[in-house]
Amino acid sequence: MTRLARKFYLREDVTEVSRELLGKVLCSQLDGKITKAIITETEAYAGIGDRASHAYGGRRTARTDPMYRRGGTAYVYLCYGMHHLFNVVVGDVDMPLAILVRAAKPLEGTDIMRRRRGQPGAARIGLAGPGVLSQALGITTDLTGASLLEDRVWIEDHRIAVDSQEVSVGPRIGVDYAGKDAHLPYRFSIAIDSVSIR
DNA sequence: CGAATGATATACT
DNA sequence: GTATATCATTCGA
Repeated sequence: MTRLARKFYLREDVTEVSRELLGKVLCSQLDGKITKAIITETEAYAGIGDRASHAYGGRRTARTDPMYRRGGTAYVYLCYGMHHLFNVVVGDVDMPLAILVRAAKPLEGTDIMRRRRGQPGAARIGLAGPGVLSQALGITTDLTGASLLEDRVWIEDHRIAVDSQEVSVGPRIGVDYAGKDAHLPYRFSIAIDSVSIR
């Protein structure tokens, strides 16, 4: 298992990278606690031409600034006043491409995740939904702008096989405001049970 | 189905 | 500086 290198993130084909993130392992080390989860669902946000993107039309503010940095940066923001959504920034400097991680399967530190979620008893199999995922991994807006090549949050390749046949493609969730771009096939997922360690 | 909940962007004075 | 609408969601009824 190896940590994804800068090269992985510098590509500008954001849908291709979104597909490749499936089966990769999102890791965090916060408060001295390590948690890891296998990514099972992603959504691509294709930069200044994408009405659904926060960077649409080249908009750049204090919040969206991390998206304009080099690929391999984290972009985390608060949504609906209570959910921290985690994104992976892709492409080179001034290419505001990002990938929202929507769901994952706990791999390591599942007890810590349960405790963070405040559900001591109920062991949920999956982390379905970007807010829940961030909460389980302890990701907050403190991490926006953090490098994925450092030791707070990063992504590893555990050589989990994902056949292109088992990837489902569909429209993104919760972006009805984006008009025609709301229907773009930018959401990628794999069945949570299909992931297996090779 | 609908409330919760607060940072952020935008449009004002 | 102040006001207000909005949101890449979640959970429980």
